[in-house]
Amino acid sequence: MARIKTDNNTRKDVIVSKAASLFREKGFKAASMRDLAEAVGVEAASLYNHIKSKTELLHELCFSVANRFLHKIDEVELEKTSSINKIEKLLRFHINEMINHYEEVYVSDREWKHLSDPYLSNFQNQRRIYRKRFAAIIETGIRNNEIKPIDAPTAVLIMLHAISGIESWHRSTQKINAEELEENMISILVGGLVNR
Amino acid sequence: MARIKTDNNTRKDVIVSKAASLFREKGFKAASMRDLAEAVGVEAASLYNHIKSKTELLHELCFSVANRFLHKIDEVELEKTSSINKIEKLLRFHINEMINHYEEVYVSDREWKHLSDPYLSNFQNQRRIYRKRFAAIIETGIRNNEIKPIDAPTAVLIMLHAISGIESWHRSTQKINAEELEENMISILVGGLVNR
DNA sequence: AAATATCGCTAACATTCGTTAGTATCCTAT
DNA sequence: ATAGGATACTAACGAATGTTAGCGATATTT
Repeated sequence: MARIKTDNNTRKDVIVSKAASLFREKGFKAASMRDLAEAVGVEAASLYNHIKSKTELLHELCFSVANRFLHKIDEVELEKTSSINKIEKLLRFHINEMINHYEEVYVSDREWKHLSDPYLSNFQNQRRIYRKRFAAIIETGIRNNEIKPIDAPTAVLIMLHAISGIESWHRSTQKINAEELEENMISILVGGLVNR
Repeated sequence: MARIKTDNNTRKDVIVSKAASLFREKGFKAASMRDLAEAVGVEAASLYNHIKSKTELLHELCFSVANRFLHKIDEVELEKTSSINKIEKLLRFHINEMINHYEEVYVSDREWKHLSDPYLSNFQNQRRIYRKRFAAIIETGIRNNEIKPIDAPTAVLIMLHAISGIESWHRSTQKINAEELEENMISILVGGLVNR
């Protein structure tokens, strides 16, 4: 009888983590609980000793990621620094999250559609609010002439989606290293905003 | 008995088009043939008088989109103009495709994973080649000092993913108009590349 | 008007899915 | 050593899925 290996984590955490990897690879709907069980090294029914449902796995992933970003923007908003600097900090956080917690972040980004209410509405709300706060920082930057006059919500779209492109970096065979990736992205994205 | 309405299109085209809309909304796996049948106004089994399989629908969508982009880059590569101008032309094409053929382009972008070989490898190859050709234009621009020294594949990632953010524009309630969207995106993306 | 090909329907199929019930096994604390 | 809780197993369920077969209705051609 094959027990789930647990190194300082709960068995549930092991399952959630494997789920992230599987949902990223196949998509939430295409990944079956039997797939997940095999990845964990156990029979499908055994998973239910640790989790309530397949959807619960998605909840956990989506909201843990969303909360990390919300905490970060809480922190950044309070800083006494230029708008451009705040944006750069947020972008660097996004980039590093995408580099270091690839699978969770990716799943949260692409698979949230499969949440069901009330989680779905909740998630969408958090997302909307986050983007508005991000846009507000950009708008302040425009008023200060740090940033060229552009539509702030559009700029937010571009930034966030551009960063999700790191997905392709992960899957590519000839990767530049992570630091270079970060600097290149910052150079292009921040360079596209600044007034000169 | 409710026949499929066909205004100058084949019935198959009607089905493919509704499939695009449905796959975009729910994702390929989550969209069922019964859903599609309902959208078309017919019973599920009747669809099979016009198509071979659910996957065939995905093939058609993915490759018709991919071919449009390949034709465009064929055309742009031959032009006698600056690299920056070529890139701007490609970006504008991407943006307009994403605005005007939203659902097909989106599905091709997000759901190609569910293709099966040999279609899958084929699609991945086309995609890889397209991105290399795009990167080659950027690299020429860097050598000419039109574009600042950056990693070209990373720049391609950013551009393409940024444009896929138009998805959020479509779903948003307060849309700026399409022309403004295009100009804002060009301003930020091209602005992030140029040497000054 | 008759003949033929096209199209849509009902019914059903084999599979796969998420999940539950019930039981055996393992680990831990007394 | 043993009791009790945690964990895994086998078996099975009902529902949903893609797809096929066979038949009737409709449009098109002769």
